[in-house]
Amino acid sequence: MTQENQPVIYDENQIIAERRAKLTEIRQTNNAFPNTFRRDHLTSELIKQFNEFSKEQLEEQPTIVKIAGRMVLKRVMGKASFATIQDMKGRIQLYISNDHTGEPVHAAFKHYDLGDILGAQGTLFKTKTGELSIRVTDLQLLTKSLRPLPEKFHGLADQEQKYRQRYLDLITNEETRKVFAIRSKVVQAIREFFVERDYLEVETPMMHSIPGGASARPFSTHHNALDMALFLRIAPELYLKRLVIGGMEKVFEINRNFRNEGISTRHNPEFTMLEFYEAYQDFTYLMDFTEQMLVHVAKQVLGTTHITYQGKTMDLSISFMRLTITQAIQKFHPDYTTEQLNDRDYLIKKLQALNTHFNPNDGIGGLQLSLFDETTEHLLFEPTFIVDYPAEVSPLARRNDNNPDITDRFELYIAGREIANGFSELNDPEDQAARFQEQAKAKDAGDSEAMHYDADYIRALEYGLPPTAGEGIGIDRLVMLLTDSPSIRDVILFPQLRQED
RNA sequence: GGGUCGUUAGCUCAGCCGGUAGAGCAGCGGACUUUUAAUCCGUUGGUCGCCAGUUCGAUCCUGGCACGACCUACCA
Repeated sequence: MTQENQPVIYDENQIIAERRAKLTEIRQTNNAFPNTFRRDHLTSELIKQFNEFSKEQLEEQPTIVKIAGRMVLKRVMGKASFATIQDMKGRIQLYISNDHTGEPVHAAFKHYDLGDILGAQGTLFKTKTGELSIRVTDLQLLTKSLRPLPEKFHGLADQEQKYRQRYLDLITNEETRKVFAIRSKVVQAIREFFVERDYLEVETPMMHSIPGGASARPFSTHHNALDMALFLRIAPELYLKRLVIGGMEKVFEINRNFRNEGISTRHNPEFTMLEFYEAYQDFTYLMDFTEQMLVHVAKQVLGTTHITYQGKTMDLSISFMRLTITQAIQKFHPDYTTEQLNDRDYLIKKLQALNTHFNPNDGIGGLQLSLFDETTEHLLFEPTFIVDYPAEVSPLARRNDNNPDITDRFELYIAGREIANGFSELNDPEDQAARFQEQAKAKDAGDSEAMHYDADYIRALEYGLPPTAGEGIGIDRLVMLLTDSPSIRDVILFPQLRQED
């Protein structure tokens, strides 16, 4: 904080210097930052309520209103002026004239700048073009804006600045405001969906002493008083299942996960995950449940299940396809024969030829998955559940009753991206202990994303986890889909960026 | 990590095949009592991302660096 009432001289441009001079002048006669003005209406509510009224109706029954907001447009014309005020709901036009405010108020207004926060009182009327406006009788500067806004017509174009100075993006870009309004509604609709179904919303730790629940590298930190290493969580899964063991048979959590990995248009180091668990259900139930939830969310938020994403359309209300990994590969690449896809040597040769990353020690299932990731995942535009994930890459999922090499697990792909991952939970503590041991071995062998052995979780399982189904849904990616956003940064208010300077 | 492109006034952008820069918006001054990105007249404002090199001379050419966007690879 700088000393009060001591204008600080910065090395800054002329526009800021002029605005600062205006502020200094205001300080000399008034409280420059008053907090006594109270509005009684929001702009778009006024328009909703009064736009249907005729010019004459408004004159016959004068309605006095008080609004406040940021001045985003200004048109001065001698003895009368217009200004457009923007608040959280929209915009409305002010008409300021010597006749109604007196000359001094209008004169002061002429020196107000775009970006200033104003409070206005006046009477609703319609201009000769029929625009609902406020004939101002009282006008107050509530907050002086010292920095000029981005160009009023083009707005903020620089992507970096949009992310770094999101407030400017929000002031100038209606689309951005809409995206985050939709994001809020998406989360709201999801909550409703779970609460209606008797789920309990919970919050589990963000700081884990053993990072678990996913295969990813964690951020690490240190607790001074306890002198212990802590990790920002990569997933809440193991804690949520402890709660199911504790008798919370239907739980969900919407919260942040942190993964110390690459940043891209689809990845932010912290991202929002919905995870939910329901006892006495399995993964097939989850697939139906997910379809219903997405339909609910789309209808609540967009009013339709027809989605356009990057120029292509889909309908979320149509039953989603369900394919095994090899079926999906063959659907898009019919030239692969079933024999080839079950031939280790063939798969390894093919993956090498594709120049892709894979683990040559994987079994058939792991190799098939690598081939799927490389050749098919990005082509799954229509919502598709991929099932039959190999046990070796699913250390927390229940084995299939007929084939112990695969698990009762699915991933949901929409628009070429993984949106959800769900499975029947592994509730056999001895099998879980063995899987952790395998993971620990892989970790020792250099796999930085392999899971740790979590003895407390095994102890919890030994008390008995009821048969349970659980799923995670990437909220950011879902919002990308529902807002037609090409980058995850467009749906996160303050995405991770490199440090400035 | 690799590739492509970018960085010029507060903002949106031109421009210069090497002679140190322009427009619109915003600002300032003036005209204008129903404008709609108001209009009209005048006007202020720039270390052309940073550092080297080549050159008589670099915003422009070369090299390096920084930052960013997009694509690509790994992770959701």
